[in-house]
Amino acid sequence: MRIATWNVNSLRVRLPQLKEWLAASPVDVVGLQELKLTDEDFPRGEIEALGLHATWYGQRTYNGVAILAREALEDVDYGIPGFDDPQRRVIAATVRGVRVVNVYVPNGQAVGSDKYFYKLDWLSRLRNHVAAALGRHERLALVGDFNIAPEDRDVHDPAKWEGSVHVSPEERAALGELMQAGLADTFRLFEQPPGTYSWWDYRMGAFRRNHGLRIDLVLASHALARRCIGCHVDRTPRAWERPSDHAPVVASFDIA
DNA sequence: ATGGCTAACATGGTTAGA
Repeated sequence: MRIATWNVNSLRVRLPQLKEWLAASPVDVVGLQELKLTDEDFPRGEIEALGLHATWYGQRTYNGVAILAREALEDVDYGIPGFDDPQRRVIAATVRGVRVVNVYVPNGQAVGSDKYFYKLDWLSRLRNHVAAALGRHERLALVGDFNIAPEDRDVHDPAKWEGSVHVSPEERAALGELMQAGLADTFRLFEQPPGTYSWWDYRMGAFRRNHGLRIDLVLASHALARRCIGCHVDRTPRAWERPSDHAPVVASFDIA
């Protein structure tokens, strides 16, 4: 079973690339972030024409998340229960017995800003929600755009980024709390090429120079992580014309 | 010292991303 995550940065713009990528890289489940469209505008027909099931939670202009899967999606949840967040950033569903929680973590803008404190509060609420979900689901995958580079080796130039949003100690601690609820970073279960990132700025030829961050993750509950047989970043679509600034990340699991 | 690019909304210039 292959579980993927991809921040598409506008599903309207990226739908042709999503189709092309899925045709070349069939996955069982993919969590999408930054749809940037309303629920009415979700391209349901085109997704279903690919033979995929889908559930989505969108809004105008910003944010928006979806889960696509080859098999039926069960027990869909929208948002974080008990958190009346106007920003649509979380969607969850069960596919073939695996609980998939797909998130678009707030950017945080700048350390100390209102958006930064919203990000930290948001992560704390996510942590409580995921801890509860882990109690109900032995096999759980938490996937998405976390907007946090877990370690310095996930940053192309750690000295330049030190203390900035995406790498600040508070953000990394919040991610650590999330992991301590019972999750493993599937990417780090395997030997990986140094300098593997999942996001590159559109500016300054950042992709060409591999100036990136690894901020898109597939986290797995320990029971699921034990079945993980690989995880990689697929840089291919980032090199296409008019790309998303994020690349998809795919984890493979040896489960029936 | 800061922008560089892209997308949405709107239709010129702002907001936001990371």
